[in-house]
Amino acid sequence: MSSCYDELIRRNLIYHISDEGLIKRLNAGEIEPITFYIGFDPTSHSLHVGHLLQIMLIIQLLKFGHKPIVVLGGATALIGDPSGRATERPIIEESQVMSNVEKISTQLEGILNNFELTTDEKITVCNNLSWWKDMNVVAYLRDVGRLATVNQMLAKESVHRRVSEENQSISYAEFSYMLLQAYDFLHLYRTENCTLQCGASDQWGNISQGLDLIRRSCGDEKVFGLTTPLVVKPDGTKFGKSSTGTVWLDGELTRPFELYQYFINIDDLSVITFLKYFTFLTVDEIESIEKESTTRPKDRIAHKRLSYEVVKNVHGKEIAENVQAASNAIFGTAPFEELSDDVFELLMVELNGISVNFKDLRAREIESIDSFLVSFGVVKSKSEVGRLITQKGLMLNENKDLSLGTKISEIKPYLGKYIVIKVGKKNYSIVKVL
RNA sequence: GGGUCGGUUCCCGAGUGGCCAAAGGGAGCAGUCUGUAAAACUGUUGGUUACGCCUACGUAGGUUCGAAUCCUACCCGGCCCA
Repeated sequence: MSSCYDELIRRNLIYHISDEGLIKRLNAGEIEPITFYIGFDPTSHSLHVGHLLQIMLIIQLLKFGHKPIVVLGGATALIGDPSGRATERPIIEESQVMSNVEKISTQLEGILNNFELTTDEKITVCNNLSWWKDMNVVAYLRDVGRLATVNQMLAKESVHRRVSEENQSISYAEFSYMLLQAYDFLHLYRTENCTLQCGASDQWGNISQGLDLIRRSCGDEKVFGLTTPLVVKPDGTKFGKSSTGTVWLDGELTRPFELYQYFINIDDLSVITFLKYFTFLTVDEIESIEKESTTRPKDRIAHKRLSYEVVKNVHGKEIAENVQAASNAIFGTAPFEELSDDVFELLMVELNGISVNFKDLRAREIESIDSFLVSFGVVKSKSEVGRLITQKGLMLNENKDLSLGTKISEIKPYLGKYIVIKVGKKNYSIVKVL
């Protein structure tokens, strides 16, 4: 097994570290574990795939014996991080932030449960509001404010742009953000002996501010920062955005099936990188998958594995297996008749399944497939149904031998109740016979 | 305001009394190929009770056995003149 640092390097999880001394510390996890923290801003009600990299980093470090603290920025989200933003953040209601904190911590717990951690491998989750709520302004200015210079704060990238460019400005609140985050680090250093802060590369400014603050306040040189690279896609599109919007880790906002589809459609150039980022396959395993993929690209081994692993990490093994089975049936060659009831029910959700009973269809005189498909909006017109049939573009439960008069009840349902309708190459609908 | 050219199906655009549900291209949809990619090739593209019938060529009328096509009025757009 490689050392912690080497492992992180091989997985390309490190963009920058504050000090070479960190390498030795990282590698000594078994003997002298580092307590480290990563913050998540509860600015929305769910984490998204972009946060997944940080979560993976937490688990990686944890596996090497280090001790993670996750800080939910219940206080800082009220202020707004100016990092990487050209304009002032919209203000979020306090009640909203609190509810976000609740949701995200539940979500994190759920995700962390999927990693089958041992009892020793504990992750502390806290809300920085717990130490900010009793902080008073005078104490803050004396304890924190005196130790930071405005000169240096103005030099930070995120602030500088907002101050120097015309028609731009930064509020005092956002300007102070970096000190709040710096103090978070200081507080955790004092109370938990936390000596490392990790974050995405855009957090560098905030992290280094924290290092400075601790050094000035406590004179300790043995505190560190580590940033992860920004996840990019070579085609220039933003990672974590699909055609329907942000790819969330909350299964209600982005269903596991969609999450699976997002990763399986990742471009070829990113797939190996992402396997390293987002799975716990060893680098050797990943390299052998890469080789196999190059020899047999059409099997899409790497993509399938990546998608499966991500869904498994986020939603658990059972859901991952069902989602994979559903995807293999719809997009691959796996036969529908072998699918389980659970998977069919999943498809009912994914494909906007239609529940019907034959009596009702008879009463409404829509028993023939053409009337049926049109009245449920699957196909626009009966003429089109006819066209599809002659072009062999319509398939009901693997049956293409249809005519306009074919009755839906003539199709033998899977498991006695499901009829899968395929229009063209990949437009599926599903009917459940009640 | 005067003149003039035009308004055609999802888009562009041909059609100037019947052979017109309307050429051609784009786009879409199918099929083959394929990797849930790209390209390529083939077919197809108003609706219907599938025979026929109905609805569609800016709008409303008219001529005609028959109108996208001719006539009248109107609406809209381009260009030219004032």
